[in-house]
Amino acid sequence: MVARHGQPDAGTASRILDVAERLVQVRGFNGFSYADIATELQITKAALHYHFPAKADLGEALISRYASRFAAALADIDARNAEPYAKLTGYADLYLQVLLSHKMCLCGMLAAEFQTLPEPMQGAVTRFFDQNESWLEVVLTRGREDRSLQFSGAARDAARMIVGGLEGAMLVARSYGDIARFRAATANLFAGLAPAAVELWPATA
Amino acid sequence: MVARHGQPDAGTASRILDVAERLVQVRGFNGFSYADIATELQITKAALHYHFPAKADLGEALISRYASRFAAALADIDARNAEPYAKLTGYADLYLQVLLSHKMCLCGMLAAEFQTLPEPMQGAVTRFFDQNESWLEVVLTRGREDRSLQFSGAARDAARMIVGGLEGAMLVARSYGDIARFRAATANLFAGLAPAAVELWPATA
DNA sequence: GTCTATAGGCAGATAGAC
DNA sequence: GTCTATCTGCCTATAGAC
Repeated sequence: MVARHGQPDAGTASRILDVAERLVQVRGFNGFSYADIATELQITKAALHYHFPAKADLGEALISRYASRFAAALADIDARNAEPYAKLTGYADLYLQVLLSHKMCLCGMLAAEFQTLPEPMQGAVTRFFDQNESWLEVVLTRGREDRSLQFSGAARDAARMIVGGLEGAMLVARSYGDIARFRAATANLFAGLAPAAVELWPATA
Repeated sequence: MVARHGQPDAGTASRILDVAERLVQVRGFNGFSYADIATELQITKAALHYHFPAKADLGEALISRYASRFAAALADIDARNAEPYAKLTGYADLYLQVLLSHKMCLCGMLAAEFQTLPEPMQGAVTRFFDQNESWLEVVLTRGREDRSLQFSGAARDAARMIVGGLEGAMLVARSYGDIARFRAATANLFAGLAPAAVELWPATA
C-alpha cells in the first residue's frame, strides 16, 4: 500500500478501480470484463478476484469512490465561488470535463443499466443522485433568496431538472462526439434560471 | 405473414422485435440474449437467427422500426395540435408513456451503450436524435414567431436542450421508479419556454 | 498478492434434418 | 420456418501452489 519504487505506487486495488471506472464510463458495467482490466494492467484475472471477489464488489467500490470524489468537487466549488450562478457554472463544468474524455457520468451510465445491477449498486446509484440534488437545492435556494436566480416551484424540482438535463445532454452529445452540442443544450438549460441574460460559457471558449 | 388463425398473426419477425425492443429498453442491448427472446416466445435460438442472422441485424431492425413509429407519433401530434406549446406537451407525453411502462427510450438506452455498438447501429441512433431535433426545431421556430414560445439563441439549440433534458429526466426517474420526479423535471424544463406561467401538466394528474 | 489451471455456464452463431 | 445438435469462445469465479 506504500510507495516503494521511483514511481508512486497507487496500490493495485486503486489501479484496478482506475481502469474499471473508465471502462464503465465508456462501455458500461455490462460492457467490460475482468479480462479487459487484467490485460490492461498486465496481471491475471485471479489477482483481480483477490481484491474484488465478485464483479458486484468492484461495482460498489467504484460508485463509492466516485461519489466521494464528486462530494469533494462540490465542496471545492463552494470554496472557490460565492455566487450561486458561478456555482452552477462550476457544476456544469464537472460534467463537461467528463465529456471531454469521451466518457459518460459513471452513475448516468449505471442508471441506464439500472435494472441489471445487483441491489447494493442500485442503492448506491440513487444515493449519488440524491447527493447531487441536495447540493443543488441549497445553491438554488440561496440564489432565489438573493435574487441572482429565478425559478418557480420547489428548489428540489429545479435541481432535478438540472441533474436530468446535464445527464441527458451528456448522453446525447457523447453519441455525436460533439462538445458544442453539450454546451448549447446546457446554456439553454440554465438560460431560464438567470434573471439577466448571462452567458453560461462566454463565446465558444 | 398473413393471419391464418383466430388470433391475428403479427408474424414471427414482428413478435421477435416486440420482445427484443422491450428487453433493450429495460436491460440494454448488452443486457439480453437470443436465449431470453427464445424462452419468452417458446421458439429456439436457431429460429431467431433465421429472421435476424446476427444480433447487429436485430439491433438495426429495432431502431428502424422504433424511428418509424416515432415519426408517426410526431405526425399525429401535428395533426391533433395547432398550438406550438400543445405540441411540446404532446412530445413530452411520448416520453412519459414510455416511462410509465418502466422502460427507457430505446435510443437513449443505446446512446449509453453507444461505444459498444456496431457502426450501423450507431448511425441509426444519431439519425433518431436528428429526426427529433428537426421536428422540435420547426415547432420552436413557429412558436417564437407567433410569440407563444420564448427562448434565446438558435431554435436547434433549444431543441437539443429539450431532447437531452427529457432523455436525462427519464434516465434518472427510472432509477427511482418515480413518475413524479420526471414530471417535476420536465415542468421546470419547459417553464423557461412559456412566456405566461403555463402549467405543463396541470395538477399531478 | 499473484500465479497456473480449471470449473461451469452462457454467449452468439452455424450445419443440416424436417 | 423451425427444429436438434453442436461449435467456439468468453464470462465470472474458485482451488491451490508459490
